[in-house]
Amino acid sequence: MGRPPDPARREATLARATDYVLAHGLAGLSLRPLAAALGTSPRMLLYDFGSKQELVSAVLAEARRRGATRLAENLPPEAGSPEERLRGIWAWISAPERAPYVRLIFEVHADGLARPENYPDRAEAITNWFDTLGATFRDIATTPDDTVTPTLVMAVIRGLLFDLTTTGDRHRTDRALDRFCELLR
Amino acid sequence: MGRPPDPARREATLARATDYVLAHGLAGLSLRPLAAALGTSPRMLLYDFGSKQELVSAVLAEARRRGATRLAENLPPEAGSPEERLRGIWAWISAPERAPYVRLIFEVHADGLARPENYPDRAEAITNWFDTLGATFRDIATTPDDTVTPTLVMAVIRGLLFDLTTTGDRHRTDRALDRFCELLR
DNA sequence: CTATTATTGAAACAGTCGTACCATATATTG
DNA sequence: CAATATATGGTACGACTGTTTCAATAATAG
Repeated sequence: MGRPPDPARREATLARATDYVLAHGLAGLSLRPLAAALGTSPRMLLYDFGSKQELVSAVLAEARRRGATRLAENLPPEAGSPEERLRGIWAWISAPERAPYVRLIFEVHADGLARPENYPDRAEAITNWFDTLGATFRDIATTPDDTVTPTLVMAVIRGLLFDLTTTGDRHRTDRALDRFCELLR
Repeated sequence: MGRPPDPARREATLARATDYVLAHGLAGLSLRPLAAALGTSPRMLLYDFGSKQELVSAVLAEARRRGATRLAENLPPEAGSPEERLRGIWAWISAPERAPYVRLIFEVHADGLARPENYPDRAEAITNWFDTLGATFRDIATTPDDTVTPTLVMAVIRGLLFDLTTTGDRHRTDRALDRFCELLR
């Protein structure tokens, strides 16, 4: 007896809260403006998520989920040479449409350096990428369980993203990726 | 006539505030705890620096100055092969003693993505590194004004620092740098 | 209907934040 | 000494924070 719970509301709120965080960033996130933008109240956010920290965790998990889905959609591992695949990854991740995700990645990383206790599984996100990239670049790996090649590829991508988001110099960063591709041959 | 100003106080405060920021990070920086740790008061911090934002700018400038000095001290550009120099840079910047600086770099970068208006010269920091690294790797540059090689080298270093600070896996990141050195030959 | 459970609004609490105001102390010059 | 400029302490303001408390509403079951 009694009124039945509505689990769909929490999910809908989570989806729209993730949109909001991607648009506005994590740094200055505050419950009242978030609730106002979502047409709800801080009261309801806490009712559904328990605390701000848990809400943030849920949002980050959702953002990760979305990113992984988009990546999987746009990167069929069987297409073309390793070089073409690397260029494809770079073109995709460095596109302006991915800027909100890229910013969130760097924001979470920086926040994790300041407050590691909030990110008990921060190494896991890296490991997940390796599984994907390890498979994508299996043919240039030196051994079947080579983690060094994906580490280097990821480092180049993240380092160039750092540069691009700081300087906005797309031409120079694109050419640096060209240079890396040449080295890989 | 009148009591003479004491410019040394501001400098001493700036030096110790920089120590504090390097130790505690930029993210949650607050005037009251900072002043307490420095044995002064928020009142005096604002008296000397005008506003928190100006204090932060001064601290970041000081931290940059220190980093540049340390880098110049530890990296004579004339020593050894390019590969040895790259390994030297990596060994130096990835050492645990540099962790506060590395964290600050990533914190400032992330903050700049969220609030670009606070960092009118954010591209400049990158450019400065290029002057240093461009000189350090002049012999592997393709042309005298080659900016692509330093861009790639810096990207690898920053990308591996991102990885190392997230996973703490020094062995894997070290080996990824080895791999990059092989590619450069 | 009543009982029960979920949902939601309004307000307040306890704290932090950067900063401004006002008075006072201190050190110097004439 | 008085006059003057710098250096400080104390305090409070207004805005914000996450969270809690209290009450009211809504929807279902019996």
